[in-house]
Amino acid sequence: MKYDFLSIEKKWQDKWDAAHVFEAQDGSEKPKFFALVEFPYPSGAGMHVGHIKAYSGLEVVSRKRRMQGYNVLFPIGFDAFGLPTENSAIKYNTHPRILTDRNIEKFSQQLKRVGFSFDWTRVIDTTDEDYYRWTQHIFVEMFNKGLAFRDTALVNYCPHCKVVLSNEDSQGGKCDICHNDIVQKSKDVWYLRITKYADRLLQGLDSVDYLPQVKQQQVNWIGKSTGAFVNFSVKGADEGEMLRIYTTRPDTLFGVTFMVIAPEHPLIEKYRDRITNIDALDEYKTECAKKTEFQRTQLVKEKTGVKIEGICGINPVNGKEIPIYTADYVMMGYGTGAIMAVPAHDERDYDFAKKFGIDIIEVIKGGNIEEAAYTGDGDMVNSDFLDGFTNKKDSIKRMIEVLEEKGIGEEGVQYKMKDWAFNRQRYWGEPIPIVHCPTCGMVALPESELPLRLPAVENFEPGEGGESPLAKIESFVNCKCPKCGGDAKRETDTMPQWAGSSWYFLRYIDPKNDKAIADPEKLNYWMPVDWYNGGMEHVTRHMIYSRFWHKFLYDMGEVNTEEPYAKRTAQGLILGPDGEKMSKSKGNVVDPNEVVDQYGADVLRTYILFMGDYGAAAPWSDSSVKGCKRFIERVCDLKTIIQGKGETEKLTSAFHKTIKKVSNDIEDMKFNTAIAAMMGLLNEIFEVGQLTVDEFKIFIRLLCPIAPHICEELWEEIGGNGLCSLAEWPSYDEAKTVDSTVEVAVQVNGKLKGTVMLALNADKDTALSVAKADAKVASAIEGKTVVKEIVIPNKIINIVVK
RNA sequence: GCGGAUGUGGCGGAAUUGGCAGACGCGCUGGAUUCAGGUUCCAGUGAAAGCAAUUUCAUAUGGGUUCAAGUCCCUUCAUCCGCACCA
Repeated sequence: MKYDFLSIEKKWQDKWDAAHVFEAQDGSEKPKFFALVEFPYPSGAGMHVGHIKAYSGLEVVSRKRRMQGYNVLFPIGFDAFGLPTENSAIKYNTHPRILTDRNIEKFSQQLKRVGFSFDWTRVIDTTDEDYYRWTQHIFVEMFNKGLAFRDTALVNYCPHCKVVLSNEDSQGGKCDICHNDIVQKSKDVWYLRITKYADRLLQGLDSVDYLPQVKQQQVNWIGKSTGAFVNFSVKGADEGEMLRIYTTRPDTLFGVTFMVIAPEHPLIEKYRDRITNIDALDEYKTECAKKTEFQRTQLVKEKTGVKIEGICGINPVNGKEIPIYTADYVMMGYGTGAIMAVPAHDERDYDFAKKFGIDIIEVIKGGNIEEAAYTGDGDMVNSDFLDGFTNKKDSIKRMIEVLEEKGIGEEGVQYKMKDWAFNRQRYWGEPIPIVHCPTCGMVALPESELPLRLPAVENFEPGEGGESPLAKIESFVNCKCPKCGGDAKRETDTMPQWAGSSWYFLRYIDPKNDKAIADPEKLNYWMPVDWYNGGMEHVTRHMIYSRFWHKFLYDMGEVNTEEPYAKRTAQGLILGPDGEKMSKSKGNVVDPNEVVDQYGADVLRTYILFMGDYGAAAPWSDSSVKGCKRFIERVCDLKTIIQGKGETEKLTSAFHKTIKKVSNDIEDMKFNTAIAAMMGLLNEIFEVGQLTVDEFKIFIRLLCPIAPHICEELWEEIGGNGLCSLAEWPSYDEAKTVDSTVEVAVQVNGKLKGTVMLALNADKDTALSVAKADAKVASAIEGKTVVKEIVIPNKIINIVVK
């Protein structure tokens, strides 16, 4: 049967809308289910099939949960601040507000066409001043608690985008937005002290149900290492001058033959008068500064460096004098910017020592230090009081005890994660609500002055020096200090794109509240997010940032849970038909609108979920879409064979099995096998050639979360009560999912010889005698001695003969 | 380099967690319907051999454990994704 999907789909979308079926109820007695998907950035290009896949997973789970009686909150919104819109604004000379509204409208239309069961009464837009008023509120709280601060630092600067980027946004020395090389620049920037929460962000992972790879990436990102700080006194420097280093292997202290400090290390500046080769050091530093991050981390890590003449370190455990080098393999940004080098047991130190002809002293046995650094475990040697220690845990512990006793070092922890560079010199972002007062310093705006609105500007281009377009608006910049009332100037930088998305899920709970982020009672009811699904690309940045904000809000008493997301899963990419990542330049992008035009939303939804493992990447295939279209059409054809003759035994058991499988598979996000099971059932029904109205209704309800429009239409035609989307989810009888007789495979010496039909749970003797009666089995064992007989009930029989 | 994952027909992918490999879908082959294309329906479809029943081989690679391995252990290779001189 052909069906007019375009009018059917529109009809039901309108009916759902009119009946408010997908609106979440506050304060309901029902169990709640808060399903969250990553809200889109409304780009000018419109939606992508990837968006549809990202939302389809929890869409199906949400629809099923509603049918199971849950009060479901499945919201959507728009993360609309950001550079692409601002760049379009410059290009087309149109205000980003206008572009954003236009794009949001477009996205909303597309989402509605696919029939997603979002609660459209709770839509949020991060660029709405009623929304960013609360983003600013959180920033002010952080500022007042000392978690937002300003510092001059070497920052990652993108000359193309003219913005400072966080470490996270400049991985591999490339700008995350335009992919051009970034440069290091000294600038005054805002930071959020996320490092203060590093340990809690790590520990919190124990209490949540995230995909293992999601957890692993976050653990790696936080990058906790434990070790020790050790203070080396410096000969030739002032009395009491200490060169402080961080090491994970303090127990190798007796193997130290040199030290290395980063080229930017302050020790060099401090003692430039006493260092006899300062010119060479200056030259080296300049050379290093010229290298891009990419060059500095090139695959071939040829070590470079310069020995510092005039000062040297003293090994605190044995008093030996050791040379100090500067080299760019040591970075100022990690640890103390200085290391003790143990070439015998560290590959980098080994390479450096070989190149510069420095001694190599073995302190851990097990390798051959003539040939390579030995980084494995082994007995300690040449190490005084550590000699004879056989285990690294013990030797580290002992050394730390000694260091602490003597006051020359202590146990310490380091994180790879750095504080979050939190400002951009751009227009289309949340203004940072801070005033610079000549007398009071930096002052946060009081709550009553929030929101601090973005002023109208003529020109969105950032200034040449990289300052924000807001800096040119005098009426915005000049203001009174909220504290002393004197003349002051506003901060002109804006927040990065990640700000608005760091707390958005909270706003869905109470999107119109003008007194608080959300009403505490409602927060209490809805939080935490029960299930969050999104892309792997957001696992380290967005998720860590938002967990950090949430923990801060928890500490402030503004939210009731320490972790925002109870469960996190991720969908895989949809690749182009050529198997490559979809991109405009490759011309392999599939437009969801075109698919809906041609096949309808139900077919699009079914295909996207049927493509393969939801968590894995899979290429788009136009011909496979047709297979799903056939499936939907064949479901419509079921109507023609409905009969009142009563149930057939074969189908009854098939239905119970399918209900069980579909119910479980949806919860496990195994949508492909859920659909396959329904296809299988459909085939069986056509083989039997008849089914009852009740069976048909079960089928329609099982399919409803996946292809809701056609199911509503069929439900109506068959005289179902109310809306199919609100009908009760079918239940199954476990006893009816198992057959009374089972087909059991019979093997002889592990080779399949045939199958026999046995009663369920038939005993071993019966099973064997039936098996041996099989002609093929009998001939295979004839004249041989039976060595062993294995019977796994309902599964397999294996007869071992000789 | 480190960490994680993946590897199954022509293709996308299944496999109740050690028990009949290839469910379901696409594609393909043959047939029916059709003026024809499309659609729909029926049958077939991992490879090789055979008229056949059947036999042999087959889950990247090589080995191992087991009555039994896609699944567990070890080796090698390939692809993808993170991180990357993190001391």
